[in-house]
Amino acid sequence: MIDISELSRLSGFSASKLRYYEEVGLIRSVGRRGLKRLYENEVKARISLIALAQTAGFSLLEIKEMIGTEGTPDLKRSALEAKADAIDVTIRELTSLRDGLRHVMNCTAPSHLECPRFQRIMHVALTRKRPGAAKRRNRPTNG
Amino acid sequence: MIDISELSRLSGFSASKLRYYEEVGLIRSVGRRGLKRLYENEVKARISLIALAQTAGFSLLEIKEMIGTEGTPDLKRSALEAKADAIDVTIRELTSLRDGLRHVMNCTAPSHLECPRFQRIMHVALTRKRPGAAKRRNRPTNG
DNA sequence: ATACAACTTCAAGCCAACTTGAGGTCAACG
DNA sequence: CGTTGACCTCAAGTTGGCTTGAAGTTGTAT
Repeated sequence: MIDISELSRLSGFSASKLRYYEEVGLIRSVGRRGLKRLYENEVKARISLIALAQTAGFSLLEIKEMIGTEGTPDLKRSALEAKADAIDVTIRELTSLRDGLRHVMNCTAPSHLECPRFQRIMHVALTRKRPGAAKRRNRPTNG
Repeated sequence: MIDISELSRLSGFSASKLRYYEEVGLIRSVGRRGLKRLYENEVKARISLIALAQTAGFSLLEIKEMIGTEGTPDLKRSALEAKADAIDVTIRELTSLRDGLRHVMNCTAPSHLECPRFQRIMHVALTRKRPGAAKRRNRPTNG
C-alpha cells in the first residue's frame, strides 16, 4: 500500500495524471487514509504497462481494452493478438525509419528524397496501410 | 505536378491535412493552377516520411527539425543521430510490450501482472527513463 | 489547539493536430 | 455565358490527454 506521492515518485507520473487515470478507470485505489488515496503495489506494474502501450501509440481507451479495468482480468486473446500484430507492424516501420535516418547521415546525395537507396529503405514502410499519428507529451510536474 | 485531390488519394491524407502541413511548413506547393495548389511528385515521399515519423511518436515540430522545410536540405547529423537512437529505444520498448502481450495470451496465471515471466519481460522497458505519451488520430475524410 | 503540508474535488484551461463550416473564386464544360 | 463543382481562405470547433487553480479536508508536528 503506497500513497499517490510515492507512486508518483516511483513511476515518474504526476499525481494529477494518476488521478486522471483512476478517473478513466485505468488504475484504481483500494482505499483512503483520511482522504488520501492508497494504492496496491500491483499498480506500479500496471502503470509501466500503460506507459509502454502509449509508446506503442495506443490510446488510453485501447489500453483499457487491452489490460482492462483493474480487477477485470479478462483480456480477450484475439484482441491481444491483434494488438501484438499491430505492434509488429509499427516496429517494422520504425526500423525502416531508423535505417533511413542512419543512411541519410552517411549519404552525400544532394537531396535524400531522391536518393535511390533512401527511397528503397522507405518503400518498405511506404507500402503499408494508412498512417496514424502520434504525439509525445510532457513530463510530470505534480501540480 | 499533381493537385491536392490526387495527392490526397495517393497518400491517404485528407486535403485539409495536406493544407495544414503546408501551413506549418512541412510540405510546400510549387504553384497554382487558378487557385488550386500544385505539388511536385517529391512531396509523396515526403508525406510518407512524415507519416512514418509520426508513428515513431515525433511531433510535427520534431519532424520539421528532422526533414526540414522543403527546399532546406540541411539535416543536422547530430540531431538525426539522436532521433535514430530514440527510435531504437522505442523499438526495444515495443518489442517488450509485444512479447509481454504474446506471453499473456499463453499464460494461464490468475493475474498477469503477478506472473514472474511477464514481470521480467516488462522489466526491460520499465527501467528506462520516463515515458512519453502517444496518440493515434483519425483517418482522412477530406472535408 | 493551531498550523502546516499534503492531499482532496471540480471546473476550467491548454496544446497539438486536425476537421468543419461558411462564404468566395476559378476553369472547364455545355 | 452561365452553372457546376472542385478547389480556396479563415475562423472556429473538436478530441485526447492531461495540467492548473481555487477552495476544502485531513494527519501529523509543534
